Parts: sequence; C-alpha cells; structure tokens
Amino acid sequence: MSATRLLVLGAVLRFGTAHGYLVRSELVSWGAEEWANVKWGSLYHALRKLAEMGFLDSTTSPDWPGRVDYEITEKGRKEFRTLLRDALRQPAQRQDMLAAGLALLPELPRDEAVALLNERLAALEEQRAQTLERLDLLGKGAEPGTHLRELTVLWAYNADSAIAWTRGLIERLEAGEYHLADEEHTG
Amino acid sequence: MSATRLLVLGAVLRFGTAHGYLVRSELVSWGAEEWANVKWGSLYHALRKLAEMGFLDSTTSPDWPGRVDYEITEKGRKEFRTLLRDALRQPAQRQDMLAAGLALLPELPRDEAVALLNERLAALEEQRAQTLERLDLLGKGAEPGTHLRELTVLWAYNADSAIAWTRGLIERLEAGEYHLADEEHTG
DNA sequence: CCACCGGTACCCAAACTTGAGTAACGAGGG
DNA sequence: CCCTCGTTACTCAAGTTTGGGTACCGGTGG
Repeated sequence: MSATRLLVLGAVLRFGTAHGYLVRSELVSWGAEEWANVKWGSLYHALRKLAEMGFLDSTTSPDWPGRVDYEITEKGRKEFRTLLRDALRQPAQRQDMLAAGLALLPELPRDEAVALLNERLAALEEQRAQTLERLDLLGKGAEPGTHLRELTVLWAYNADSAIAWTRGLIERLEAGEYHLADEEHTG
Repeated sequence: MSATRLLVLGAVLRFGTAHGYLVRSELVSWGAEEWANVKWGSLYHALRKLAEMGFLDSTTSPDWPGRVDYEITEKGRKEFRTLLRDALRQPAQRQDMLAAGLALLPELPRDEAVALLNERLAALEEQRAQTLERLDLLGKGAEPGTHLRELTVLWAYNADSAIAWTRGLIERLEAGEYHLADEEHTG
C-alpha cells in the first residue's frame, strides 16, 4: 500500500545485510524525507514485518548490543522486483510510489526499465483520454456541484505533465544516460 | 495530517446535523473515493474523535436505534475554516488535501477564495523557482546517484502544471463562475 | 580522569486506518 | 404472512504510523 516496504527492501538489498539505522541513513542519502511519507519510527516496524513475512532474515548483531541485522532472502528479492515493477508501471495517484521506484531504478537492467516506463506512458495516455472525455460530458451542466468539474480539469493538467516527463525520461534512458544494473562501471 | 477531518467536518457542516452514514453518502456524492484516501471505516473513528475534541456534539438518535447524530459546534466551524483555508493556501505534496479543499470551496465567499488561491499561486511560483535553481546546481555531477535528478525534473513539470491550473481557476472565479457562499441562489 | 555532547541504534504507547463483519429495517414476491 | 434481498448504520480486531522517548558509545576539553 505505502512506499515503505519498497524503500526498506531496496535499501537492504543494496547492502545485502543491514540494520535499521543503516537503512535510515541510506534513505536520508536519497533525500527520501522530502518525497516519501516514511517516518523513522516506521522503519523498524517495517523491518520486523518483512522478516516475519520471510522477505528478510534477522539476526542479532555480534558487534553491537541490541542491534538487529537483516539479510534479504531470495523470496525478498522476488518481492522487491514485483514491488519495483509495479511502482514504475502503474500510474498511481500517489507520488511517493513513483519517487521510490525512481530512486531504485538502477536496480533494473536498462531495457526493462524502458519497457516498464513505456507501459506507464500507455496507461497515462489512456487516463488522459478518459479525463478529457469526462470533461466533455461534464461540460454542459450548471447545477450545484459544478465546481467539482475543476478537479477533472486539474487531472487533465497533471496527466499532461506526467506524460511529458515520462517521455523525456524514456528518451534519456534510451540515449544511455545514468548507470543501470546491467552495465559495467566505466568512469 | 490527512484530509479526513476536513471532509468529515465539511460534510457535517453542510447538514448542520448528520450521522455517519449520511456523511458517507455525501462524500460519495462528491466522488471522494476517487481522490481521498478515506475508507468508510475511518469515518466513524473521525466522527468520534472530532466529538471528543469538542468540534462536534454527539447525541444518540431518537429515530433509529444505535444511530448517533453529530452536530457541529461553534468551535467546529472555526476549525473547519482553518483547515479549509490551509488546504487551499498551502501547496502540499498531497493531492487529497487540495481536492478536499476544492470540494468545499463553495463554503467560502468568492473574494476570500480568490485571495487564498493567489496565496497558493505565489507559494507555487516560489517552489518552482527553487526547483529550477536546484536543477541548475545538480546539472553538472555525473557521480552515482545522478538519476535522482529526475525527481527534481518531475517536480519542475508538476509545478508548471499546478501553476497553470491555479491561474485558470482564479480567472474563472473572478469571471463569476460557480456558486459560492456569499451569493444568492439565482437560476 | 570525568563530564558532556553528538552520533548510533532502537522501542513503545497512542493514534489512526483498514476491511471484514454484524444487525436492523422495509419493500416486494409468492 | 413470511422469506429474501438490498439499504441503512455501525463495530471491532488487526495492522500501520507517529513522534517522543531510551540507552549506549566515543571523542574532547578541562
């Protein structure tokens, strides 16, 4: 439902093994406070829950008293892939999902990232078409409640800017910008 | 924090006295399922909480067994005003607040609505300027993590469309569209 | 040597959300 | 008259989020 799971799984995946505080500082380095509704108290709950569900293995740390280390499982990697793909593919109303997906984009090979964003683009265009059609239907009425039409107008604007941005990102990825999962580290 | 309080207070205000199910059907008539994260189970919690905080008076209904009627208090009207103004004035990351504010816009007199939207516009333009400046600073770096720059690009697009929409709405309100709080009911 | 302070690391109660469940009522068919 | 079915109306347990704690460690100045 929220982006927390995806972010936490993604952070643990980066390290292989991580504890709560490390996950937290990784999220800070992504600037996640600005765009994700993740308060630091929730991380520990999420870690425990993900462990309980079998996506992480938890062990009490040998180094620190009271610290818990989490290691991602094979099942966890699979779940991460699913969450990441859905976040990129589905144009949700919630921006935090997209932002989280974008932050973790480098975990995917380039062609897959492009394919998912093309799916997103198609869904956005479909949404835009439906919004415009609806706007047309609402065009006439002057009864009370008409001001709610403005919401649909807002969605139309938003759809346009989402489409433009997605197109641009796809182009930049196809042009070879950024460093994704399947590529060698070349300076 | 969420838009629930505003929506529930707004719905009760419309009726003067209302019970949970009536609030629910009012929200349905606004199409709130589409744009607000309000599940019907939360309404009853919100009503009880608002009553506990003195924004609503609750009485068990004489008509129906087990039904609870809520009446808005003077304190509740004040709180509603505050929440509504903030929802319109502050460009939050969360769209549900704006949508709720828009749905309840007719509770304000026209000149106040326009003034609040102008405040919003100014804040959006400020945000846009900061985003562009930041984009400029991020322009050079090619280190790992550069892909996060795309998030800032997205914000720039979003800011543009938010500004355009807000301008349009202000214009339409100034041109006398829609029926607001201070106006006689003229066919 | 010790007192303090900032960084590391996590816990927990209170609040909120979710979705499934319960139950009473009224209209309409047989 | 009774049975069913959709509407009205709310409850509750389980899950999640929040934000204010707690506690330990290491370095630094006196």
